[in-house]
Amino acid sequence: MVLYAGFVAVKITKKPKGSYHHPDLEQALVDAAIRTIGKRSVESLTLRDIGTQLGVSRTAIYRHFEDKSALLARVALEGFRMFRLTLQAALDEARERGVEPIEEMGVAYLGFAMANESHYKTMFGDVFEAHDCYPDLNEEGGAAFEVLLNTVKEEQQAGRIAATQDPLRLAHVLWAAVHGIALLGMSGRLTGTSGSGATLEELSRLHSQIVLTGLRTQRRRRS
Amino acid sequence: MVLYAGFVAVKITKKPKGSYHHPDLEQALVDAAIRTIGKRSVESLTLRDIGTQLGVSRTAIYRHFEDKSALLARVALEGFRMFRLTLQAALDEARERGVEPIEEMGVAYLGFAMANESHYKTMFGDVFEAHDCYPDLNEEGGAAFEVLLNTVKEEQQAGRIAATQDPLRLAHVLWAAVHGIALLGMSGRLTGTSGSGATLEELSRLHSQIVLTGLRTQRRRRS
DNA sequence: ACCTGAACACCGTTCAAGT
DNA sequence: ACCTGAACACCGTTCAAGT
Repeated sequence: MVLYAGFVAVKITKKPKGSYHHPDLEQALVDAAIRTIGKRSVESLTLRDIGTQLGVSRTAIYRHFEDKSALLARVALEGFRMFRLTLQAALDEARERGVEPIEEMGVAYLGFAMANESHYKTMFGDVFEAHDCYPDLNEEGGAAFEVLLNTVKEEQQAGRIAATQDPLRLAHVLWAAVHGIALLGMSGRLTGTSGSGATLEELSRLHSQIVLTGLRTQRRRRS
Repeated sequence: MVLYAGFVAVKITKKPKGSYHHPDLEQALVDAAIRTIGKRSVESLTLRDIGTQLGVSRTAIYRHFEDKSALLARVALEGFRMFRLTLQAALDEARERGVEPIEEMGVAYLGFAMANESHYKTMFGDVFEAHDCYPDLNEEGGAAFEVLLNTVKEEQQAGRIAATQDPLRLAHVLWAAVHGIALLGMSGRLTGTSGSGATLEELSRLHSQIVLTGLRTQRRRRS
C-alpha cells in the first residue's frame, strides 16, 4: 500500500523522484554500498566515496537516509532477505533429494557467509546494536531464522530427531555453531597452518552429524 | 631475557624510563585502553582520549607503539593471556570436582566473554586481520586454544568420548559453537523477547551435552 | 523537492622543535 | 631519550543557499 501510494505520487509529479542523476538514487546508494562493502569492508566504506561513485554530492545521502547507520541497516536488511532465500532454497533441495535438511542448511548458511564475508559481518555487526530502532531489520533477521526453526520443528514432528528438546533452544544452538564456524573461518583461525586440513564445509557437516547423532540418542539427561 | 636487559638499562639510566609522567607509560597506555574499552567499546576508543586520561600528549603513544593497531594488538594479547588462565582454572576445577571438563570449559569461556564483551570483541575483531604481523598475538591465542584441544585429546584417550574423530576438528567445532553463542548472545539475539527463556550458560550446557552424547554414540558415519 | 558547497567538530598520524 | 604542539589528510554531519 505504501509502495502504491509512492508510485502514484511519482506519477503526478512532473519529474520522477531523484531523476536529476539517478532514477532511484535511494536504491543506487544501497547497491553502491553493498558493492563497496563486498570489494573492501564495512569499515572502509565512506559516504564521500559512494557519493563520488554515483556522481553525486557527498551529502546527497541525507535526502534518503537519516545517517550512515540507516544506510547500513538497509544493507543488512537486503542481506537478510537474500539470506532467507538461500536457506529456503537449500531446504527445498534437501527435501527433494531426501538428504538431511539441517545439515544442508548449515552448509548453505556457511556458503552464503563465506561468499559475502563483509556483507555478512555488516548484518551481524554492531550497526543496529547502537540504535535498536530498526524494527524491519529484526523482522527480516527473524524471518531467516524461522526457516531453520521450522525445519527443526518439522524434524521433531516427523520423529527424526528427539522431540524432548525445546525446538527454539535447539535452533539457537545450531545457529550459533554455524555462525561461529563462519566468523572463525573468516579470520583464518580454522584453516591454514593452524588448521586440521578440513574445509569449513566439512567442519559444518561434522558438527551437524555429531549433534544429530546426539539428538537421535533418546537418553534423557539432567536439565 | 629481554625483560632483564630492559631492567638493567633502566638501572643504569639516571632517570627511569618514562618517569616524567608515568613510571611505565607503555603499560599505563595498555591499561587505560583496556579500561576504556571495557567502559565503552573498541570503536569509541581514541588515542586522544587515553592520552588526556593519562595527562599526556595525544602523540605520546607513538613512542611506545607503532600505531593504534599495535596498541589494540597488545590489548588483545593480554586478553588471550587472561583467557587462557580462565580456561585452565575451569579445567582444573572440573577435574577436581569430577564433572564434565568440556562442558565446564564452555561455560567458563562464555563467562569470560560476557564479563568482558568489548575486550572479547577486540580479541576476535579485525584488529590483526588487516596486519597479519602480530606473531605473539597468534601464539597467545593458540595457547588458549590448546587448553581445549588437550582436554579433548585427554577425554579421547580416557575413552570418555569417541576417539574416531580428529581431536583438532572436534576442538574447532566446540570452540566455534561457544564463540557463536557468545557473539549472538552479546547482540541480544538469543535472549529477551525472541529468546527461549534459557540463559546463555544453559544454551552452552545444552550444546555440550548434545555433542558429548553424540560423541559417546560409537556409531560410525560416512566421512 | 532535491541537491550543493562551505563549514564544523572530530579522528589517526607526521614531524620539526623543545627539555 | 622522551615528549610536545602545530599541521595534514581524512571522516560524518549540519545548514544556508542554489535550481
